[in-house]
Amino acid sequence: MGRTCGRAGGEPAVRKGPWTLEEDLVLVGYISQHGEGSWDNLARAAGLNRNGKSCRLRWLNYLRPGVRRGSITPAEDAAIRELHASLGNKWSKIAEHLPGRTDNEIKNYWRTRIQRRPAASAQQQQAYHAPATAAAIAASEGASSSSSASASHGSSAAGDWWYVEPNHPEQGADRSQKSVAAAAAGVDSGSASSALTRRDSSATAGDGYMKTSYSDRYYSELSSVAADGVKMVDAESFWNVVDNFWGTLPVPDATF
DNA sequence: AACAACTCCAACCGCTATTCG
DNA sequence: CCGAATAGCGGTTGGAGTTGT
Repeated sequence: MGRTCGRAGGEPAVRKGPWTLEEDLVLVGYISQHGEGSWDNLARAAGLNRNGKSCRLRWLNYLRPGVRRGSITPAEDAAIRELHASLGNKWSKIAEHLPGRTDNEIKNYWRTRIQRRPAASAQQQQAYHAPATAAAIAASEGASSSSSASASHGSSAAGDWWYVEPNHPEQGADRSQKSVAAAAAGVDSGSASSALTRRDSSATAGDGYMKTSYSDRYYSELSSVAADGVKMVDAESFWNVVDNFWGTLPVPDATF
């Protein structure tokens, strides 16, 4: 698949678009062994038919250990508002105050949730007094500790790369993401999408979620990666594959 | 059930800032 | 100091998924 790169003669066009699981693994594997370095060189050396920018973006926003996936919590929402009021559209600066969140994620959140629907979000904000600092956010979320996925990744502290946590109940049904539930119901990857439409009462929100836009694709690609033919995997199976992969790598030099 | 409209977000694009020779 | 290369940032978009009719 995307790794047809760097062949002599007839240099293929640089790949664009969504990253595949294989590309992710190649990138993670390479960085774990060699560190980040120059992105253009890294892309070439890793054998990824991607430009350096694309690799950097993918790593920083999604693959880098510690990246936090899942819904923005009310505490984070309040912090974003407060920080945006003082910093403006300095997304990277705002992101510095929100551990594990990326500028891209915050930017998207601001544009789609706050800017577009200020009233609703303002109401939500009222229920949570703005902590506005990383420490305050951590404190406010502390006990319930929804920030780390149940499927954590040991020493790499990779967080929940592809899984969106179900556990921000205070936010209500933010979005109907629900594939792990379907996995539990025995739905395979091929039919997952249609089986998970809104009116499928057997797969309603509220239990295990996964980001839907990626879940099916990853599941299907994962099925070709997993030795035992896992298809529609649950979180545990998914992490088994990832952990096995990490287990094949040497201890990284880079400071993750 | 089918379709249209809407929502969300991953990824790209273009520009600026920084680093390096 | 200058120019090229690289990294970083913010804006924008395409497409998948969700919701409403």
